Amino acid sequence: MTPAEKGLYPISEVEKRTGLSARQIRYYESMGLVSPTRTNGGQRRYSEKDVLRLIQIKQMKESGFGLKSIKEKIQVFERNLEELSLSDVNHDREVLSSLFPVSNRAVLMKLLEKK
DNA sequence: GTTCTCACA
DNA sequence: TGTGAGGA
Repeated sequence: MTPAEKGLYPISEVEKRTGLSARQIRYYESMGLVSPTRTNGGQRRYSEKDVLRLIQIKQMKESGFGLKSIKEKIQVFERNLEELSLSDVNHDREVLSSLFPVSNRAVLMKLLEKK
C-alpha cells in the first residue's frame, strides 16, 4: 500500500480485514451503516473507522442481532459518539458500554481510545 | 486485473 | 446473499 493511500482501503482489503463479502459490505452501505469515500473513478475507499464499524456489525450479526437491530444500534452509537466530543468522557463511556454486548466491548473501547 | 451497478430461474 | 452481465 502506497503512503498516500494510508488509511484508505479498497473493498478487496476490507473483505480480508472484516471477513465479510464485498456484496455484504456494499449492502450495508446501502443501509447507511458505513460511508466510504469515492475515488474519481467511483471506487469505494474505506477508512479505518469504516473497517472497525464493519467489524462491529459482523460481531453483532454473530451475536444474533438482525440487520434491523444493528442499524438501530449503529445510529444510537453515532449519536452518542457526537456527544462524546462535547461532554464528560467517563459518563459517555458508561452509556456506550451499556449499549453493546460483552463481545463487542473490546472494539468499542478501541474506538473510544482513538477519540 | 479490479471494482461498479443492476438484476435474477 | 450469491452470482453473472456489461461498463468504466
